[in-house]
Amino acid sequence: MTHKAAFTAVKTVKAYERVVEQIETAISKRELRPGDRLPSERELMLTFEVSRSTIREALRVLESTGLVRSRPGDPRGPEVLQASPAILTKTVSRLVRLETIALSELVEFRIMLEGTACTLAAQHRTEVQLNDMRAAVDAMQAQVDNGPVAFSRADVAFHVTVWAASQNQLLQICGEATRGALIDMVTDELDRAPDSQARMELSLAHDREILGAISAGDGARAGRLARSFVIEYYGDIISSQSRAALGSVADEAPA
Amino acid sequence: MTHKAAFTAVKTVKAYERVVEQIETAISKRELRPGDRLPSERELMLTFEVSRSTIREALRVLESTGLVRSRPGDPRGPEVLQASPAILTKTVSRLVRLETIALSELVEFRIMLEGTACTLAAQHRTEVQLNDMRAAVDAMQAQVDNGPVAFSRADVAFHVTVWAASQNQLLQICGEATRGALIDMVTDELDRAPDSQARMELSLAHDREILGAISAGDGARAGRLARSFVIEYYGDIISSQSRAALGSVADEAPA
DNA sequence: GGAAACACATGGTCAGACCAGTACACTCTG
DNA sequence: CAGAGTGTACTGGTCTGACCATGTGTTTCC
Repeated sequence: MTHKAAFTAVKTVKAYERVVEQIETAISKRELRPGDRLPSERELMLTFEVSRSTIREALRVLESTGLVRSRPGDPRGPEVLQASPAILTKTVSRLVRLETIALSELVEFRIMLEGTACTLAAQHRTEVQLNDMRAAVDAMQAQVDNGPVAFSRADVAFHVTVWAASQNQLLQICGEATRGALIDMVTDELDRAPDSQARMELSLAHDREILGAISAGDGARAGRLARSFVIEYYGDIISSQSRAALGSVADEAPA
Repeated sequence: MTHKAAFTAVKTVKAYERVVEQIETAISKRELRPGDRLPSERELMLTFEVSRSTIREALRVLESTGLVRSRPGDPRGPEVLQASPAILTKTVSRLVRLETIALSELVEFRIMLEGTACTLAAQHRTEVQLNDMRAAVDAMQAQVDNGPVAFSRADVAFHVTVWAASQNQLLQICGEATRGALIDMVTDELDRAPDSQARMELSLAHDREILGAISAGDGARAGRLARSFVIEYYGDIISSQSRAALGSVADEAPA
């Protein structure tokens, strides 16, 4: 060898992976947008010059990541989907179930999200959003007598409006994902609730308080309330240190 | 109809999905543990009574979720993998990239993450993690003269150790994802920095301060510092309301 | 003009085939 | 007997070609 050759490691990339990659980057480059249609499998196998099995395997992984959806019989081809936090929820749930992620981490994360969402909502909320929140709280009130499931559905609706008011999509996405995962993990807890009536009243009172702070534009107080309420629900899951640290952030007297 | 029949909606479930589901639940029930081997594709097609294409599509989605890995030629069959949060990182990053998220939202999100990470790190950090952080700060010091890129690499390393010390993988994952996205969006900002020397010194001082708070176990102060420093960097990107709300959470005197 | 029937391309599934690669047992050699 | 080399059987990756039920868009019929 007379000169240095800049050889680089070769890893055989499976055919279907390259197909996935190309379609994926096309989507992330916005060349394919939600609602667009991919060519049919038979066309794809011509443009990628691979067999239909390969195309199908690629479509299956794209489908499992929530990027596209295939429906039999549709002559328009596979549909490019809008990105959704649903897949995130599933992944997080699975990781928690497999104990790769501790439930306490999820709760800590949620405390953070909920607090920040309320803080930002207090600053960014519009008048109509404020009305939405009020309506949501009223709806909760109305569901108190219809059992815990109906109530918690209304409760969720309220929090969704809060997230929306935070004007931060990342917060919304992560909030959605962690909510789903938490429900997956502690859903049995919810059913047992013997004192469900009392719990519902308490939730309602909490949400009213938060709404008050948001309405008043007091972000710090809204965040503090939200954090402490989440801790009240899930506090026994996380360490006392975390509880203290996350709950009392706002209780620090600055000099 | 003489009696009420409890009919339920029928949705045709594709064959490969049922295969995925069965293997997935076997894994989450610990009937299959990391390191275990699945039967070969040809065996699976006998036990599930489907064709090999169907088995392969199922394996592809399991593979894309990081649950198993197939290697050609291995007579022991596909391997069940240890669940890893790495897949979550990919999902979150894609979501951040795909969604049209305003820079300001990203910055708000980052402020929240950085603050919480430091708060939790102050409570959860072990002695060796503390040493890691000290070493990382020293490394930053050493890189000051090597230009902004080397320095910022060291800076990142420090923050990674902080995330690790927070003992919260969700925080780490989101931190990683937002860092990548932020770099993509404001990379040019970093280069221009005319007063890079001064900025570096400032970063260093800030990180030292944070380290001090973490070392002292003062989570509230660590979080407050982290938030205000992120605001110092990116503050002009977000609204003054957000700045005030997120920065001063800890400055609220409680009664 | 509207409803019903149709044709066609689509995705879902199957069967069977070939190839390159790996693990493992089996040599052969010292 | 130990170790290096060989063989082989089975693996996963890919391809071809086929069949079916289904959804869409068109055509036909009233």
